[in-house]
Amino acid sequence: MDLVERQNDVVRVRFAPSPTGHLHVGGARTALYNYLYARKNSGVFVLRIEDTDAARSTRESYEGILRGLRWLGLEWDEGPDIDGPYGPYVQSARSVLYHSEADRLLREGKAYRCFCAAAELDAMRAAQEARGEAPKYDGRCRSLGETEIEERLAAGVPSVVRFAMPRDGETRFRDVVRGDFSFGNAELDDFVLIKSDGRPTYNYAVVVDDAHMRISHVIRGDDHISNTPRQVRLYDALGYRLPKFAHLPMILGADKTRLSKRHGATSVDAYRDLHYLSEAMVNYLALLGWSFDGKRELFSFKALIEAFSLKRVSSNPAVFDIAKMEWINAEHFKMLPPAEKLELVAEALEEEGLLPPAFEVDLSRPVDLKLVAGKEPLRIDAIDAAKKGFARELPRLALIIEALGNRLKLLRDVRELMGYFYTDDFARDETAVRNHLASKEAASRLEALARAYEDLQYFDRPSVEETLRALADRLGLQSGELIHPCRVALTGKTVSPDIFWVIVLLGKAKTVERLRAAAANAPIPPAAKEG
RNA sequence: GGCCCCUUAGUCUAGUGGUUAGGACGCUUGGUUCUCAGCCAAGAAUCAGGGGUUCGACUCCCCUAGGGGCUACCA
Repeated sequence: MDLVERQNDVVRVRFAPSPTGHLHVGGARTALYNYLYARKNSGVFVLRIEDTDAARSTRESYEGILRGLRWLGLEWDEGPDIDGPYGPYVQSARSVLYHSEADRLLREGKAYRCFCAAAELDAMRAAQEARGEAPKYDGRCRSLGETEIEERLAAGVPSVVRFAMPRDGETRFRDVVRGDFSFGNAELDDFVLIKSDGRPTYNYAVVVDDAHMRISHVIRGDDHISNTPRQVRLYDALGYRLPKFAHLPMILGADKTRLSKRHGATSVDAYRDLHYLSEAMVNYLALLGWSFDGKRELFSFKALIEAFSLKRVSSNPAVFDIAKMEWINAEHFKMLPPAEKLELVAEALEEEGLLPPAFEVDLSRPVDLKLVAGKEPLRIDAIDAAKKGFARELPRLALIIEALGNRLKLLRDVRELMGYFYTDDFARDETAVRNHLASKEAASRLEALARAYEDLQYFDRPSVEETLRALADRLGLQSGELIHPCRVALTGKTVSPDIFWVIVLLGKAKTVERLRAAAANAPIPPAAKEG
């Protein structure tokens, strides 16, 4: 069969998941490429649910897949919940079509009824394998006589409809990303079209639906390459025009085997729950098998649509690399508008139970609001009404985020990175406590610092810094010798943002309280537990 | 077993007969600094192996190896 050019037609692509599990990254990547191709070419993106496997299809899976696609921003134009001219978009609702088309094939002698029982088929395959032959249906029911068929049907013998595959010749097709293919028809057997329960098989339903839904480009995983010749024969037998095919390379795990649960999180839901940005996930997924020019890697969703092309899809399988995805996520996070970042962080903190804060800090006078200068003004009032409960905290949170700067790359790290701003029950690094706080000197220095801060009238950054440096001077210390224990006392860690901002944002009362507490607990006996 | 696909650093990739084989993540080192992150600079690391074709192969052909897929009344 020849490739039929259809360049005058509208681009119509589809993502056709079977609702038998969560939306995994491979499926999401396939959906994404379809979506990008459609948007790039002013086409239509169709979502079709392939639920012909009654035993494995579930409602939860169906809903989860839709949720995942929406989260990623892959909105479909026609689908189970958005009617279009070629619906319905759920296969279980299209059985009349599958049967009428099968009847047509039966009438034309391009398909036939097969009454072979499962046991008979098993025996046949076993015999073939014993003889060293490739196991495939031998077509024994193909020559059944008219009356014999009628008799068995009347007797209620279960049957399936099989495709009458040409015995010789070859089937060719062209793939947009891999070029030309040619399969010998002798390799293909008379596969089942309609199962004995009346449902269509995948290879059959996919062709009938793609044709009837006017799909112009079939973009899917390359695990379907071997199925394609069967489908091409079906298109031919049914008299449909052939769509263009584009087979995408598989996504593998670190050990180069097909990505699966044992490689860690494989569902889109899992990454959403881990607080990855959907736009970052989309960006990373796009790069798994496609490249723009080998140089540019950071794309907004919009830029991706503009840049995407099937021509630049790679043909080799890609290993899913979480480290690279985290980098992309960090880059996207950096570029987020402040107000959006504020909202996302607030959400994450809320989920962690850190908002509203366990203690309040009065920043009305002492804080230099110029800290956030240079950016567009934060429209805190625009933030979700649900967060009004801690609206008072939002200005301080904005400053904390600003102080954290690039240290905050992943939303899931909020507790680790800013927990001490919100609760006294923050994690203490035992080693740090031992190294920086467990000594008489540390105790007296921290007590001195606490006293100095207590007397400070304006608790703003310049005063706070000047006070500490002056004290270090007076004690004959490098300022670092005061800063390090101070940092551990206030945050429980040896790493934090600029210490003076930490002090200011913690507020005078909290700072003094923690410095005193640290001084009182030091020196800690060697075997002591953390605070 | 049969048929099919894939093979550039640890990973994602650029490359389309003549390049010092480019970029990115990660990694290492140095600089900035109160730590870390960031930023800046530098660095290590790649054409699976073997045959051809050619004046010349990462690029073309063949074989081998490795990985993957299909071979269901799963999709």
